Amino acid sequence: MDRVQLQNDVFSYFNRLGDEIDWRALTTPIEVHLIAKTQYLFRQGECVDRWYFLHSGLVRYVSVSDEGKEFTQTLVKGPKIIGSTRSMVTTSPVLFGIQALEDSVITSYNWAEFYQQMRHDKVFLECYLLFLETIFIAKEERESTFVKDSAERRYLDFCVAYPELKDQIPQQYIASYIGITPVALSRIRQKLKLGHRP
Amino acid sequence: MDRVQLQNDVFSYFNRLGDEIDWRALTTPIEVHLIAKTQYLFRQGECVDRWYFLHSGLVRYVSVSDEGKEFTQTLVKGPKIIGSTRSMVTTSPVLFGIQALEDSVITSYNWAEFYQQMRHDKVFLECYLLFLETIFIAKEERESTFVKDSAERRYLDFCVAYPELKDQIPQQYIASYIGITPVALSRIRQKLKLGHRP
DNA sequence: TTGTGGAATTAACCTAGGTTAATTCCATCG
DNA sequence: CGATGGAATTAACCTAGGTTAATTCCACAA
Repeated sequence: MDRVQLQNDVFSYFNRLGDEIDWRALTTPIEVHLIAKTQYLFRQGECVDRWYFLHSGLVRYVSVSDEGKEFTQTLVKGPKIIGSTRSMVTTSPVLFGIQALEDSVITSYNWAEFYQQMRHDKVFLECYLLFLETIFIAKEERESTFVKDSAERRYLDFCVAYPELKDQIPQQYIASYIGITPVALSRIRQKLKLGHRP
Repeated sequence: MDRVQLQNDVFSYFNRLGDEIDWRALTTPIEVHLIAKTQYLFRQGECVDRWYFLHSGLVRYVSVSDEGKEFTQTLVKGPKIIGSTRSMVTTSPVLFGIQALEDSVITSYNWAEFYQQMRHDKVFLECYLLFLETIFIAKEERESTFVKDSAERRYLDFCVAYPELKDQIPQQYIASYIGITPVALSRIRQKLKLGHRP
């Protein structure tokens, strides 16, 4: 795995968001993580001070309630920025773990150093701002579906939004992503199947 | 209402987030909105290209589903930044309206001009970034309560998080904020009351 | 003082989704 | 090939919260 190549992947992903960023200030070493399917990048409760980039593969953000129930907050397919803004910024334990659903190539920087070195670059700040806006907007839209829509509606929306994941990941993760149990999802699928017969 | 004073309120709120921002580039005129209790600053579906600041008062973000059901996304007490990042950034219709629950003093700038004039200021960008991180983190935490916690738990949490609002705003808005009907909230309160009798 | 209208409560009933557990399906391994 | 174990399905039952509607409570206006 070529470290320099990976670093360039990160740069070009960022640059795609806007003008060219001047990366010369960045000297913090990049670290490479190869995470096999079902393995965790980090787990809920850890203090994560690194900034991650998923080059290839697929991960889910999973949080577990006190009663031991799993909830999939997000599904992310590379190449994308991943990790917990919250934990980095507030230096508090992450509210979710990140688990690979496919073998994944991930790199990371120490967030404090990364940010310290790049915060002087206006273009970088603008890009990062754009990124934050994007993930915020996604959360905002997702929030409303939980309150307004039925589980069936959420499942149908999921199938439209992630047609390729629909058959690629275990159904239980889809259920957990739309906030219901696998049993309930199975019931919904059954109902939909019947509905399609004329 | 002194326009210059209000503008200074906005500046000092922002400056409090970090280093001193150089506001000299900002020439876009500020606009003042006096919104009476129950009135709307803007309604769901409008295209909002302005950046708002709530100086004093209390507002709720309310979105209405296709079936006409109201849901209160957020409650904000001034002084705070309010409005829809999503609508400004994507120039799409807002997903919620903003309604005053108390008489409120609000000012605004044209977002495109505001951002155009301030994006060259690194300190401003950093502060805005901090703001985005903050609201994102809040959304992230709120998301998990909807999936993991019962309505009763959410109500109790609300009472702890907003002790002053608990008796200040109509109960139906609290219900709508925690994602249930007023009837269900009343039932929960009843149950809690009984529980407190020894 | 008495209306009047919106907010909250209460009760009766209904439904989506949770829970538990048995059953069936596969994919993988020996 | 058959055995094994996790994933999905199905069925039976339960519960939190929704729905509707009647009732009570108040704040405020006349």
